[in-house]
Amino acid sequence: MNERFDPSEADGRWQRVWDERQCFRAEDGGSKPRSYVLEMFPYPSGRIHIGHVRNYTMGDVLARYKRMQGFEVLHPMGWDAFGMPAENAAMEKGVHPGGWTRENIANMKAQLKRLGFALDWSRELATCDPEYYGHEQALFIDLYRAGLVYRKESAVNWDPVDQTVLANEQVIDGRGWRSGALVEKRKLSQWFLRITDFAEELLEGLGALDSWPEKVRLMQENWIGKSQGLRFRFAVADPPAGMADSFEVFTTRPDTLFGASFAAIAAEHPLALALAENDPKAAAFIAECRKGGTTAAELETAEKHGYDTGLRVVHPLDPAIRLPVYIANFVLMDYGTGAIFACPAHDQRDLDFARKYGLPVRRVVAEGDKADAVFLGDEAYTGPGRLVNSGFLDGMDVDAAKAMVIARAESEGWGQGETQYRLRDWGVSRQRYWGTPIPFIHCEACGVVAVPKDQLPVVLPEDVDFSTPGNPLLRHPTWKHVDCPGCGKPAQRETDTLDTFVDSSWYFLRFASQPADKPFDRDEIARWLPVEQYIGGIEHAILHLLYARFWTRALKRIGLVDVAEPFASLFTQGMVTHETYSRTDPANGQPVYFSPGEVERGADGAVLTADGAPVEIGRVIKMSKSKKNVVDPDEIVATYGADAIRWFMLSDSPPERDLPWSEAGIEGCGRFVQRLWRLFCQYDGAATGEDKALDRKRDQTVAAVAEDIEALSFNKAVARIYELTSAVEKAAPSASRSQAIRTVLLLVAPMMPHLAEEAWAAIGAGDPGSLVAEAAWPPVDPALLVEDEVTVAVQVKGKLRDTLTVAKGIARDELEALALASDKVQRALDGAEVKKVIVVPDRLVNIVA
RNA sequence: GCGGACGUGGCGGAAUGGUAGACGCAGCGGACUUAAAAUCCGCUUGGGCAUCCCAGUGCGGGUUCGAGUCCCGCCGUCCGCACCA
Repeated sequence: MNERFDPSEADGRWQRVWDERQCFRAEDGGSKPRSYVLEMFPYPSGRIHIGHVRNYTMGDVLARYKRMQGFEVLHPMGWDAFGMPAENAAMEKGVHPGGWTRENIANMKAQLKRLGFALDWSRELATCDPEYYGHEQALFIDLYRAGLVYRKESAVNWDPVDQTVLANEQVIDGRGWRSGALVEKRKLSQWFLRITDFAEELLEGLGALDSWPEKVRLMQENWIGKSQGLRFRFAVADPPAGMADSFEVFTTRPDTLFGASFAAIAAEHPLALALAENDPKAAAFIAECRKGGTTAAELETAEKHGYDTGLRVVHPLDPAIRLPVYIANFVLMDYGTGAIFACPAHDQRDLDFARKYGLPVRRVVAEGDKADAVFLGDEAYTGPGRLVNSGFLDGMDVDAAKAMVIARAESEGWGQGETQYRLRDWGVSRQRYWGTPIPFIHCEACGVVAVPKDQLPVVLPEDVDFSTPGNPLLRHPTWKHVDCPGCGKPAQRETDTLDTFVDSSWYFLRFASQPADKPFDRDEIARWLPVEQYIGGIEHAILHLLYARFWTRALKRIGLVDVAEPFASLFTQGMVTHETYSRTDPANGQPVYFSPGEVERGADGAVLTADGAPVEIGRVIKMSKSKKNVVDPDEIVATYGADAIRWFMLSDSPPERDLPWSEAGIEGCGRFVQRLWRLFCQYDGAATGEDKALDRKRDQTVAAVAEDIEALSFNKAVARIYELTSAVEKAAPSASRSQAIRTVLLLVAPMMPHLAEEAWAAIGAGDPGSLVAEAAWPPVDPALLVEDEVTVAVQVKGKLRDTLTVAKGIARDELEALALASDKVQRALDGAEVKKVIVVPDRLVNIVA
């Protein structure tokens, strides 16, 4: 037997064995209980990132553990292969997005294989394959027929120089990332999915997802943003000829109606557009509002601007009150009715606006005993309180006043209570090439016509030109020209493609079932879904996870699946971080970054290898290419082996938190791999003799590690394995010790599968020719889990003074007597009178003097 | 702006309201070696430096026999915001 474990030789050998024996292929038939373990599939950017390694290692440990526990495990992998980076590569390097993507997939697949993940590669899919996106097009048509897809006008970021639509990411400080031109909002007719139809059930469904992180559920709840309020109609006083004589507003604070100081409408509001026709200043203001991008952060942090239309509306509760109507940039056309009434005293945005334009600010909710009608300061009061300065509402609390105003509006017929959601319908149109073509045809006679299903997939053309900005599908000479499937006359294909979030909204279904003639088989889906454990980054907490939940529910509504929630349990992992190394460039004061490979790190500083002079060690932040604080998983695998990097990914940091990468850490993991190898080599199947304490430690560890893995608390499982390893190393030879060595091997098998296989074969701990990959999780003797002695803490006035080792289950008064008899306790008491003794059996005695 | 989280030694972290710092990394001392690496043993929150005591979980209050843990108010850091994936 070798003295060292050589991963560079052994890793690949075992990976081939697993492949040849198809160890990780999920069988659709069979009687075993099923477990579907899924990690979010990667975008094929070119190289596996260390964050992927962390994500897939966690899933792999769980999948291998479940297999050891006797489950039929589905653990698939695929590629979220559409998206902008491929088009950027096409523009920058002149390569084809498809070729670039497929090459990346080949490279990344090889990288994943080198990490030894227990994946069922027979189910691999890439969303850019026509076999995949063709089925997606069919599903999209099904949803269209069910009324869940529609078209409407919506704003996009428009680059006026490049004449192209920009993603939010491509807008830097309000300018196009390539042209540098100031970005504008532009309206386009686009495709939408009716997710708002599902707002209530998506919200309610969260309640049953008790294995999801609380924070994710809360974020989704806030995103859906259910609120109860009042929709009511403002009558315009003396409306100009040809102008609407009223408009609707929605408010969640009808209680503050007497504090109204103005009304405001969005720049895109029909009334605003109508006014602009005869009012050049209004038109100019609306044009001004069109400048800038479409992100929420940008809209809400922009300075508030308004334009007084000169119109006045009548206060619904007191016709004597007239309120000015502004067009305001902070009112969103997408939420509510696109128009508001403003109560500055109790809404911060309204207050900012009112102070800027010198509008009245009237308090209507008392803040403690502050009840003056004149509201001072620049901070709105949004807390609870009694209504004041509000006529018939005076004295009520906020909730009662809300109900009262709604009841009055309904009885008088000028408004009604309404439930409103912040959630907006999902715009899925993208004016780009590298995505799923939207399977529709525009015909002058027939209108919008779905492509007949027997003509799917609508395949992307290969011959496209990226030499100029804009959508290559739109300017392709022939692709869009087709005959209308309805009337046969010349018509045009839709040239928008689908948001890549659509691709990732159903891939987990296709993994479970892959018939050629339809997207999936309903019964096969029922056998595997829901995913038992889904693992991915917290950055997907809202969008991807909400879209996937919506898509699954939509498919259920149209009768294609039986499951409503796709992911029974969700885990969101933290990022992998690394310190940064930099120097300040004297020419411009900007930092120049160096990669870890260019730097030598000492205990109290770091120097650049090239010149030996120090570099500044920066904060530990998320790995990113621009900061050069990245490490390449391939290099780590080449140096330390797959098991060392896997072990590092699981050690120390709790999986939901950030994991700081360090050279010292990975070296320590490499050393531990060898330490285990030496221990495994000491296995002696012929050893005799019992070691009761070690047996106990062994079974306690097995039970605890199982619990930790199931809770995904890998860092705790790792710590326990270290403890058991130390205990076994120190123990004298015995049958118990050999058994414990074999147990350690099985415990680390999901985490370090290559080492475990190599040792399993070398020491003959299992049947000849058997694999750890097919071994069972070690059994536990429940009798050994219970300790017969416990250590009890003895406190005097809450401070620890002594500890006692006593038989488990000792009587309260006996324990109390032992505690009082302690010298240390008596010294601490120093003759003081004992007033009270608190006894927590088997844990603690606290003596209060 | 809105929403969400996090804060414990030199570092990552552990701790059903009940012995704070398990376990790992780094560091220090020792053994082995011609030497180094590897390995093994020991120490390692701060202070008085003593098998004893005091202080200590971002800051300030509170609840409790007892608070890292619960409550209130701050401070700091990070993440998401609908066309990045």
